Amino acid sequence: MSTRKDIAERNDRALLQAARDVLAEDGVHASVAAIAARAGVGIGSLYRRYQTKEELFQRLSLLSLDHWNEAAEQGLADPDPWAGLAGFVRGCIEFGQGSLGPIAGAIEVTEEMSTKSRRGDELLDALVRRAHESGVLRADVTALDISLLIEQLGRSPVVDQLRKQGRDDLLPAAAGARRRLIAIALDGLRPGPGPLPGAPPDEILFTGRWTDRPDA
Amino acid sequence: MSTRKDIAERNDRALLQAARDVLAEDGVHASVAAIAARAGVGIGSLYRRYQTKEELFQRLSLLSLDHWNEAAEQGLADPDPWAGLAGFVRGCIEFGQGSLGPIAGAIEVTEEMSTKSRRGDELLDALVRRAHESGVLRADVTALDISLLIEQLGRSPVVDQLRKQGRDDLLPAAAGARRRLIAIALDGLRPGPGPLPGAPPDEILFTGRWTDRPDA
DNA sequence: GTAACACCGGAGCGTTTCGCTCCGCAACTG
DNA sequence: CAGTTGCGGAGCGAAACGCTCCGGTGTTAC
Repeated sequence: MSTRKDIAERNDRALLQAARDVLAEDGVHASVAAIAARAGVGIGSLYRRYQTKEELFQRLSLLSLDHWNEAAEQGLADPDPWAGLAGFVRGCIEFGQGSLGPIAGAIEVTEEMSTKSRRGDELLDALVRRAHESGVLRADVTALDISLLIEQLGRSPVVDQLRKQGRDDLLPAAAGARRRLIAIALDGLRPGPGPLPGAPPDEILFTGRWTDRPDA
Repeated sequence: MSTRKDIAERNDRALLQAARDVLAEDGVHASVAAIAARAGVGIGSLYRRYQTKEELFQRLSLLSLDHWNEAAEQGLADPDPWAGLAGFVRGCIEFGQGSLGPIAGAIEVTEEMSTKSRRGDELLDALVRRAHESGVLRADVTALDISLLIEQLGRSPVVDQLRKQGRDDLLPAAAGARRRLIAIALDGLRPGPGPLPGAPPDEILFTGRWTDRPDA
């Protein structure tokens, strides 16, 4: 029961959460000092755990992928196809999956990351397929549409900015307002409305940003 | 007929458009050099027109407010309440109204800005009220919900990031995918689905970020 | 009780990037 | 062809960056 280990682990958790928050607010320019400060941890402690900024971000990506996959599995475990899909989407959005967008292309993608990412794609495909077969999801929506929707809603301009300005008093209200937007978007996924414009999006939109350009 | 004036005006337009683009990609950290470079204009030319970075951003805010108000007036001119509202929302989102979010609180709000902002609120209120009275908008959606939706969708993570990475080849596909998400969200605004979660959002969420904290 | 130790926070290093100034030069004008 | 206008960008001091390193503090072993 060494208190030392407890503190270390709590610091680690705080660091990862702070990194996600700061990343959401400042994007690629998120500074190590800002992350440490938000976590209430010294810079030295951060660098004892992660030798470099990139290593911290890679760890963060892995954890996000894990969360995505766990949420998808939980969704598949739900007997109701719509509740399962909707719960997955809500979970990913509120977790802040969109925060990682800014670092796409800025960090090296490890083998472990791409493996977990592939698994995530399969799980989401299964969720979407089941929803389609049950007729609870509008037919012209693809799995990639859902991915992009999660990324689009996964960052909240209002929440991020209020946090940056230190208006913590408004955060609960902003979170509530955000949940209403999520509900609106989810309702737009239900069957009934007319067809979506244009052709379904190409997968390269989601994967292409993480790898180097093929040419040029 | 003087070519000089023509070039100057074209440069000014390019600067403003470039500023909006760079602001969307880099947020608050958008650098003057990056804006000038994207506009294909020298830094000197930028500073001849705008004495300071803040002045450029203030001008940008004014133009965005003008666009908002003109789009709202066009929406009200549409005899179809739903088409008017939907056109307004689509227009604001594609114009990139959300790009200005990052500079809220970072620049001084002029009298002219708040006047135009107030007028924008009234126009949107009128649009929403007319849609409610015609029953084409779900009853539990407020004007503020629409404002926040525009801000949320007004920035496209995918488009911004692809542009930053120079993947211009993927931009049309990304724009198409984005339009699908907008269509989904708009469908979620139609009447029919169940009630939205929580209470309607408070107006301070939208206005509070532009002014200094009242206390502390 | 106290010496040895582990681990924390943050000052400070060199480097990069920032907002902005200033000036040489090209392009119109009369 | 001299005068004028307005362009592009090198370069300034200041600020912020990623990261190193060390004094101080609380924990452990005896």
